[in-house]
Amino acid sequence: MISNLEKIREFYHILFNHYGLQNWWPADSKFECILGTILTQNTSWTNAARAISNLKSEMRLTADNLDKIPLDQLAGMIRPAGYYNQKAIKIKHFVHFLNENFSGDLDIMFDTETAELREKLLGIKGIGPETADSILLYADDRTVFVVDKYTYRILSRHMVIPEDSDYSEIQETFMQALEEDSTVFNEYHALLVRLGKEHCRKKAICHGCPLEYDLREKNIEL
DNA sequence: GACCAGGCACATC
DNA sequence: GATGTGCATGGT
Repeated sequence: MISNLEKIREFYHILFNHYGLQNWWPADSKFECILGTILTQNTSWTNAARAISNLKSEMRLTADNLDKIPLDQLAGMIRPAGYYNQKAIKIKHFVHFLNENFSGDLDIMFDTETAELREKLLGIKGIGPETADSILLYADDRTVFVVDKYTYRILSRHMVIPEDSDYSEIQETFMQALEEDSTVFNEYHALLVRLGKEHCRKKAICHGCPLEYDLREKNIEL
């Protein structure tokens, strides 16, 4: 019987060996990455990517351009991402935040210490814990572990975390288990999403899940 | 046609 | 503080 923290380390190696590098986040710039974190909220990446593609075909992705574009026009362009009216407002909120606090300059924003910046991001309407942490990790390589629905579902189904764990509890568990390495945090979250899509959907039983298979092979008790 | 996707804010009890 | 609901397109 191995400890939960050891299981978390073991899972990473199994997933990495099984799926290989995921190379997140697919974006040409930090700004694009941040827009992606908002657009993919509760939405498949392919739909979020369509919205980004629409934006990029109409304008250069800058805080200034997104500040100036009318709200309804912005909403129209990001339509494929779903929740487009809400997401257009969220993007406006982020852009105003960036302009007001950091002169519209991401380099200045990312000059802020991690915990302080996280709090500031969480103060923006439309940016919750997962989006804030995704921005910190995927746009600026901060060692912040991103937790999402798949993380919860996979780890609770494998009985690594209690059913009633909340976001910060899960995050702390991962950060205790792992070395502070943003490359690992980046890959691990991406690997969990990959596994989740293929083997840990909401209702589907995890048939053929590489975690279970490999752990049984290794005689590690789940 | 039902179910789901790389969440979040807000109302109500 | 827990629980429920609206937001919305597009793939399976």
